[in-house]
Amino acid sequence: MSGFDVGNRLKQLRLSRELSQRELAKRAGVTNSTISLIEQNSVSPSVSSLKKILDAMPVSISEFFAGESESQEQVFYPSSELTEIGDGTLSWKLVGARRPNRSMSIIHEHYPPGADTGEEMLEHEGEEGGVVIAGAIELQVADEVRQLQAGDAYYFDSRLPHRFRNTGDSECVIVSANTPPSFSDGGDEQHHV
Amino acid sequence: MSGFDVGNRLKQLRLSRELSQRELAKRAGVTNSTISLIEQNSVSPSVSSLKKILDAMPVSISEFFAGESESQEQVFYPSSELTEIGDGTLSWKLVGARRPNRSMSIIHEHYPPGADTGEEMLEHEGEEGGVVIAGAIELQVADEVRQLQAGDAYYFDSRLPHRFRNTGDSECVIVSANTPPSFSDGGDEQHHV
DNA sequence: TCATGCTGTCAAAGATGTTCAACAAGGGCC
DNA sequence: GGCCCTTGTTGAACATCTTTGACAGCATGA
Repeated sequence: MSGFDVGNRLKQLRLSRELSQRELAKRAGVTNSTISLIEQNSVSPSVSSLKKILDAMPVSISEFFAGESESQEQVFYPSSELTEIGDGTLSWKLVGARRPNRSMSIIHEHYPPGADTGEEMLEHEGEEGGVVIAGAIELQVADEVRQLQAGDAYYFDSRLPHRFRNTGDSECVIVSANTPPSFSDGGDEQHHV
Repeated sequence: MSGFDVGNRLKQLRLSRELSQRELAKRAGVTNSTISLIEQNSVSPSVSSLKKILDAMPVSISEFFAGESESQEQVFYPSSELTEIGDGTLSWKLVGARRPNRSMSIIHEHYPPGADTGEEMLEHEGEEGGVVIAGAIELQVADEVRQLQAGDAYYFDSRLPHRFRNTGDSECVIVSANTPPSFSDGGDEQHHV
């Protein structure tokens, strides 16, 4: 039901750090029994306990739950197999779109002169970052606006309102990554960026 | 102590979906009281309860714990402010290195002819993907080897053994992303890729 | 062989999380 | 006003998680 094996995941992380249950327990401020029971999946730990334990390794909770699913996935993507999402002007090529199990989406973005993600600022869950490869782009995040050239980069919390705009007169190329993936679900085509 | 406000995070997600405590509880198979108490941080829910609740929205647990920390972070990175990690031959420019709170690291990689991540295959936690910008690279993942050209891309589970090698005679440029970040901690300089 | 120190497991007692059922506050409507 | 429906909160009972303290297994070394 849970779909995620908390016990084995914890054990694997603990062993990879060569810690005993008692040693980890001591660092985490819990008892060895707690760790034993959790590793056997005899109990479902409280978030606070789990956090204490992970902090002692240290492993972030989100890291702990990353890899929430497993399967044979495509690894290599010839440019012809990238999934293109365009709205007439700008073009986004997704590396392995519609794969909900991934923790990131990677996008090869092409903004022709004048391209703009829109006056209404984008806001959504997650984080995103990227590197400008060619041309230049005007990026606004919250109330800060900057002009980024080839070689420059950015990284921000996607909950901050943001907007991309090519105000120059040559195409701008960016490679970006988002987590969690914005375009992974086959359903709606919301223009998260 | 916890450093992460489970209650408010849950409330925020619930409200953004315009669900009442009772409605969410019903879908999740728990009671409204549970949700009320969690949102007030009166209790630290068990992982199983939290998972039931998140599944009902739906939100993955890793998504839930993604912005695990908040603070004013640098957004814009002029190329001069990228952190370069090199070993003489290959060069990796990190976008905002040493920021443990991030869920991804983004790297502008330059492989001169002959550059190689080494005969001993790389293996580590997480996922990684990228796009080849210029030149060509030989990428091996598990027992599959491919030659990727400019415009091609890749994505794989970093636990699979992997190796990058520039077998051509021109520099290869890649923009890649990793999650969780491989180079975020100020401590050791392990060559995760 | 016996002692020592480590490992992981487990039963019972104690602490914490969850449910049930009741309650007050607010809005809409007659 | 009165009624009805919704909302979120809370006390007491119940279920679950955590600790305490013990145990067996397996090394190392006297």
